[in-house]
Amino acid sequence: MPSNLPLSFDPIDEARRQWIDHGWAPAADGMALITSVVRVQQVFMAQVEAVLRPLGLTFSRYELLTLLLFSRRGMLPMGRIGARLQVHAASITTAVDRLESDGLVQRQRHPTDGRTTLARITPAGRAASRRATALLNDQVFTALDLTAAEQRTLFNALQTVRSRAGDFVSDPPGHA
Amino acid sequence: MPSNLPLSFDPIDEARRQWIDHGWAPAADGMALITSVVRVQQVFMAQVEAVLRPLGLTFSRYELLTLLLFSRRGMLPMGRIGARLQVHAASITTAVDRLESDGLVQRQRHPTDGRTTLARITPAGRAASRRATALLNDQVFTALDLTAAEQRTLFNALQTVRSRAGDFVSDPPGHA
DNA sequence: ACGAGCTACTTGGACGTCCAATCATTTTGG
DNA sequence: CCAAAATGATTGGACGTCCAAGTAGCTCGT
Repeated sequence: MPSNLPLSFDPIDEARRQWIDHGWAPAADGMALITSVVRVQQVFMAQVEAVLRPLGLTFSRYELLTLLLFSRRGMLPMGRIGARLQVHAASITTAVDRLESDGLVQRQRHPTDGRTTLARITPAGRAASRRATALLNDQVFTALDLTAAEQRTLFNALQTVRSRAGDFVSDPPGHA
Repeated sequence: MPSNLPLSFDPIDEARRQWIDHGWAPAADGMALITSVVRVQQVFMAQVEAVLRPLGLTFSRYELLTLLLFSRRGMLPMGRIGARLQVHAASITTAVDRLESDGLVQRQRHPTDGRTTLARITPAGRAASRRATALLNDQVFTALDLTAAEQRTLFNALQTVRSRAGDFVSDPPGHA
């Protein structure tokens, strides 16, 4: 949170107004929506990283660690990690670099495919993931200042966007 | 877009399931919501930046440029830019650095307050902003693959989040 | 009117993201 | 069976974000 004082008006509503005034009304809602998503992501990330910082983790590293924790053998090929976390392969490489230097993960060659590298979570990594999850659950995920209904509405709408963006195929079991 | 193939399942629904299986059901929805926002932001940003890249702009620089374009005198103090765009002052400094070296913006001392620096948009900057807006309106903002109702639902839900996060005070005129 | 404190901006450092290029290995196809 | 194409990971470069620290310049209170 860039520690700015709150404005006395919604800056995104203001931008929307500008769009309409300039004759771009058809695009105003789309502009406002995208800008909103960008901003809300910043807000949420700031909350999450504030909790993780004392643990020496970032959200991406936390996500990677937890994905490994939940995997059957505690290890996954780098490529599959990227697919699940939906980030570029290069990001996985550097994230694993850091996690490895912190002793939370270990690289391991794939037994049969020489191209593939496996990332394996260490006992320290498991402990770190559990500790972080406990804090996040307690201080962020269950403390969102949104009603259950609001959360569902938002989640479902976002799922529609993700689905249409091609993140995954069909299978929209919704929420409950 | 990290060019990953689509998964055959929703990775966020999968994570939600894991949360519930591990006894963290109360936090599952919050976790899924935050993860969704992060992902949708990536999706939108990828679309936006794909359009802006050929113009030599990024979304942040575009936002800054357009904010100046819409300002009364075509110039604003760096600090006010940060407040409106809701990003850290340091980010404004580097953004203006780059815009300035591209000739789209010019720094200018404040006439009465020696601490303040003004960023002023140049004619080239105005042209760049207009060109970028035309492309974004056409290729992204009006092409979102969401119904008007879906956009409104999403926007309003996000506005609630922003408001409660203290981005701005009261004044929730909603949408229409 | 002068020093303390606040405000505005800049710098340097740590990370994260993506892209483009590169290297090694595995597959494939003629 | 070997060359060509595909795949997996890494590296280097460009940017963006934030934080923390540092430097001016303004304001205020005693």
